Amino acid sequence: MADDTRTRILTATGELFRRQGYNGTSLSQVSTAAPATIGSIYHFFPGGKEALAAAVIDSTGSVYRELFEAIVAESDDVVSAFVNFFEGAALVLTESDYIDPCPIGTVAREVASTSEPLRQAADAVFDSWVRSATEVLVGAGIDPPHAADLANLFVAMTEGCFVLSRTKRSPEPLRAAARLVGPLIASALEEGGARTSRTSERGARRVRGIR
Amino acid sequence: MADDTRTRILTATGELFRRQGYNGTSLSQVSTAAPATIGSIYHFFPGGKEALAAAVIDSTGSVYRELFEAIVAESDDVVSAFVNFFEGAALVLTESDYIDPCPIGTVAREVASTSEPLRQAADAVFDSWVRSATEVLVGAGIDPPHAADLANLFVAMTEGCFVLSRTKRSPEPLRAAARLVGPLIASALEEGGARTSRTSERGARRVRGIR
DNA sequence: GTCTATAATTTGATAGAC
DNA sequence: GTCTATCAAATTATAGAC
Repeated sequence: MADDTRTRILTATGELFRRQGYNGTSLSQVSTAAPATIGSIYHFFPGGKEALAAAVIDSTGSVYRELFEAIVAESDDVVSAFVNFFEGAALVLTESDYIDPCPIGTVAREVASTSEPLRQAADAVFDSWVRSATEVLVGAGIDPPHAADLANLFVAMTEGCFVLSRTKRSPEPLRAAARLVGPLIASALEEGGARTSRTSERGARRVRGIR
Repeated sequence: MADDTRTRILTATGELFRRQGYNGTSLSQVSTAAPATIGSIYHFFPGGKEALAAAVIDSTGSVYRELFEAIVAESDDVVSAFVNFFEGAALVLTESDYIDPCPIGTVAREVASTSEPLRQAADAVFDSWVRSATEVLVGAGIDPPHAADLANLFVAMTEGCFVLSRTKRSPEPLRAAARLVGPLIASALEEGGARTSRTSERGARRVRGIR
């Protein structure tokens, strides 16, 4: 199941998007990288390149939301969860020779003005990430409007640090984010009058249940 | 001078990059948008599309660094300078129908793995932005290592919010950043033991002098 | 489901007249 | 400096045999 043709096409396309973006990736590259013939690509994605990209955005978006929620579930408290996220991202980026960790941000920026279906697919993914982070922060005691702002900032920081770290070929921007995000969340917890900064057991169970 | 052929080509290319990125923009589109013939493009940029993109990155990078420094010079204090920056960006984005405000972030992500000259050009621009913001923050009394982290975060927030706001077709992500950046800088000023949060006169003059 | 062949168009780039 | 004509190669997409 893990390497049926459709999955191979999706995986190969995601990796090519991470290196070259949407317009920089051709279907012939996907065909050789998968590997799969052009005919197979159109068999599984009759909508062509645009439909393939939409499927890549959807599946990558789910994987990364689950990754974030797994980190939250495994962390001792909310503050260290966010710190762990950025430190983990810094590690992944270095080990992958600075291939972009997220194909969605690149593709979104490329096509937001030229492909409404892809823009909406990327929008739905970012929204699901913001909602997931908001839930975690609200569950820790931060009041909803402030939590939503912080969740928005969290996703923006992530995407922005990917741009900087990838361009610089250095994990430093992500490390700087890791250093700053802890105090930022911690002070929000104090203002919110949270009784404790630890992730509630109920919240952790809910998060685990999603996987 | 403002509309000589070379400048027209640079401006048109920058706008096309903002809508479609690097790989999504063809030289024939540049030719009709400038307007200028293909021959003229290769006359001014013998290195072809890649050299043209490098020139766009350089000039756009300077313009935006000067814009940031102008906002700093015109703001009453450092905190409101950063708030004003994000609120201004939110306004610009809405008025431009969510065309990406920054062609550099898009192009950098597209080509960081495939064009070393363009990756380096984008890297130099981001570095100049981080250095400029660091100077401002240090000038306000924040100790240099913390100021460098905050400057890094500032540029990452900007790029990340551009991705989100453009994809969502809403100024909200930039507005959320505007709401959070004030307290963030303010608390750094307190920790740094700054005597005042106002931009020092010396700092403001230095910033003006750069233009 | 997989494969080859191919259609129709566009791409970046060059040559050379003016 | 500007323009037209043109090259070779690559692009998305389709048709149809197996």
